[in-house]
Amino acid sequence: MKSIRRLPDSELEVMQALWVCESPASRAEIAAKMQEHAIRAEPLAQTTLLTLLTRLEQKGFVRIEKQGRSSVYTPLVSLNDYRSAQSRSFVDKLFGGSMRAFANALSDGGLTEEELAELRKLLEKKE
Amino acid sequence: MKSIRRLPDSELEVMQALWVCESPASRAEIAAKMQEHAIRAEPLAQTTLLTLLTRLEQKGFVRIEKQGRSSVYTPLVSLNDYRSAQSRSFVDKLFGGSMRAFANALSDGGLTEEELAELRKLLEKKE
DNA sequence: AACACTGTTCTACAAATGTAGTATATAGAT
DNA sequence: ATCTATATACTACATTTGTAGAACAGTGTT
Repeated sequence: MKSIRRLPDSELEVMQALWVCESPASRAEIAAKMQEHAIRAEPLAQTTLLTLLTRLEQKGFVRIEKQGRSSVYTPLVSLNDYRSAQSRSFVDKLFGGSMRAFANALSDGGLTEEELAELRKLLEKKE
Repeated sequence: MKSIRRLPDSELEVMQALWVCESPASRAEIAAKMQEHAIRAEPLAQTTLLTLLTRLEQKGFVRIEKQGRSSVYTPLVSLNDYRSAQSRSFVDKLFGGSMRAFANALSDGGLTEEELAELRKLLEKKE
């Protein structure tokens, strides 16, 4: 699992929307998904969204292809890969890789009792 | 568990060092811990460290007290609280609070098999 | 051919972050 | 009283992030 840079919040929000679109997606479709998932009160200006997509392209997270007058956008990093890589660097950065410290943080306030029980069950099932 | 803002990397590094110092700690002690844990190749300039400590004070993470000619620094947010709060917002932001997605990310590349087994065991023990 | 739409690219700018030099204050030495 | 070493505060500046207006281009319409 290669390491994947952490995206700033606003760029991550765009990726989250892109990940739940059919690929490739138009700017409008991405904007619609962002609305749908109501990630923020005020939606981004269209130009802001395009700016973020351009930055994501520069960072290698998105491919932009001209399609006549408009463009379509394809994620180059998958949701699962991003999640796994970020999980990895999260436990490394914040817990120095210590599973004990990580488990403590999760159970000691990080998650609710119910979430914790569910997580336990899910991890066990993976054996 | 109140939410605690995520610190930028460089400020977090300072907190990590401060957390393993006796409280209150001097700038020199903090610098020494940073060296010890060799968080980075080139150590920060002394003035940079002080700038970061000032920013941390403004954010409410550190108390600075004059002690004669120099100052001493005390963390106002504990390591455990920070870890728990960040874990919470991590699963919220990246997994929408879904334990299933979180468990998948951990087992599917986020952690090694050994780490995963250890984490399982630790979480079970908490029952 | 000129116009109105619609979608994109450029430019802009404030705030946050990463990093450090310069100025200032003070305790101790002479 | 002065000098020096040292510690902090102030200032500075490049880069990244958050956000969007202005300028520009292509398409369909009249």
